[in-house]
Amino acid sequence: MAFDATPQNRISNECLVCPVNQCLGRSGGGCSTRTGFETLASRRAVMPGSGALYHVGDSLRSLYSVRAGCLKAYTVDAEGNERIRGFYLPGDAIGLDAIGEGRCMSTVVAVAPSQVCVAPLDELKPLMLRQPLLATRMIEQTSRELALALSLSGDFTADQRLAAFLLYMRQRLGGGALRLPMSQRDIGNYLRLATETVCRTLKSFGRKNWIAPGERLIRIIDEYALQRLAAPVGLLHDHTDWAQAA
Amino acid sequence: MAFDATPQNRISNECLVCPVNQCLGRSGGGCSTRTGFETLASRRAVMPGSGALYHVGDSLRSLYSVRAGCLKAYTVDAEGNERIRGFYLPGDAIGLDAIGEGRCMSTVVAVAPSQVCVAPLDELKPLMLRQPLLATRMIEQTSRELALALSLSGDFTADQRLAAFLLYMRQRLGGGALRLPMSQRDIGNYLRLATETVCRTLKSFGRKNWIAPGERLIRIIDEYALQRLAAPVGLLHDHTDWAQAA
DNA sequence: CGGTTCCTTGAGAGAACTCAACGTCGGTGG
DNA sequence: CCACCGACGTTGAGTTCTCTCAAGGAACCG
Repeated sequence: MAFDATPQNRISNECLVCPVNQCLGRSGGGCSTRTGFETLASRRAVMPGSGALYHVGDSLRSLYSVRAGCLKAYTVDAEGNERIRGFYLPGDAIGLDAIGEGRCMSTVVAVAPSQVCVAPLDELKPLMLRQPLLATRMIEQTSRELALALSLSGDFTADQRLAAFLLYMRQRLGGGALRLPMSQRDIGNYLRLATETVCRTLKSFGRKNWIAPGERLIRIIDEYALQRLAAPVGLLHDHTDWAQAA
Repeated sequence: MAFDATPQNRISNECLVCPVNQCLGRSGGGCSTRTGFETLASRRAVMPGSGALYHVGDSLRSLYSVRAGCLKAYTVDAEGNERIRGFYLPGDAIGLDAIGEGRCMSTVVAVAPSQVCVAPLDELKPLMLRQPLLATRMIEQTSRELALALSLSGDFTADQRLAAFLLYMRQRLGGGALRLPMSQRDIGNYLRLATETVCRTLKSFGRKNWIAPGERLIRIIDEYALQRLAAPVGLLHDHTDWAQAA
């Protein structure tokens, strides 16, 4: 359902070497320690517009681990307004916020061609009992997601939020030019800013020569200026290598 | 340090029957299942003004579980502004957002005479390996905290935020009249509202006869009105009994 | 080409903030 | 006992940041 193998619905399925560093199945840089996650996770391609990974209110059946692409989690309130609760990038686990209630707190769809690992809870739970390392990894992931949500939940100016967002995305997506997977509308919705405000703010960054904006391809010129602006948000405390935590 | 046994620094230490339902050491209503948490957790009284449970940047040494009272977690940005990231009520676990980084993301102090269980990580980690139920419980707690943070992070009006907050606190603190443990200043800071706005909004609720305000003792009269207002926040989806999740 | 989605730019409106002052309460000490 | 102090709550007036509304341009796709 919703995941028919349309012609385009195939991304490199033959990625035997996991490109994701902080995947639940990986201990970090190397393959040294296994959590057992990889023994049960199957892979699935998710395309924008081809349906949701799950819907708000669904009972949680599986956890997902992003290998490639970008997905967004959102809810729709009574007035029909979409509220983006987060983006998932390679290495992120999807569904962690549903474990507490046992029910999905949001609808998750792809905003870019993506690939996720699917781990059914039925199999995941018994595995957790045998593989405590997996549980540890999941707690860490949830903890990080929590810290992120708390950081962005402050009342900051549009400048601050956007600067923090850009820096965060650059850190997550790697060096060089920053290619944003999501639309400005999505960014604004996520950061609680009007689309127009996102646009204006990006322009203003460009005018100050802090970034070189192409529509979705952004080159960060004055990283220090952005960092100074984003400091109060406290998103990137230090460049801790997450892989080593445990 | 900071926790000298001042005369007033003693709360009922002899609570053999844990008053907390969702404590990490408890499975829920009864004592049926043990996680082993209670075997290692010592108890500690924390008073407002008597120092912090831990400070932002500290390396995480222990997790805490609130038995009584109320604590707040906050950070201070470069300009010296306090930013409250959350309140901890009986049943909440403290320190979960630090597990990912291994470093405390906030400073935690009591806002009311409180009592917490202290579980050193040194002992908690090995225990988790032997007691997978404890790991599950921790993931659930973190997951719930995450869902809460995400709910309140939306851009809602002062009315909506405050209504949602009141209802949430009432649910957590139990029926009858609502005795808020924290100041309006703290509430405003937490909800990203100016103190004045909190005050004015509460007054307006009173004028509409939705609540009967005494300074910190609030009686909720028209709960439905508040719920209608707070609905978009999506804080209280349903009255799920958390105790049964697993 | 039409249609759609996304981005851009401008002008006006509104919700919440800031600043400033005052009242109240509970301690503390002369 | 009363004066003083600090923390907290209350109330008013002006300001500002961001949103809303409106419209147009650019890119993409069937």
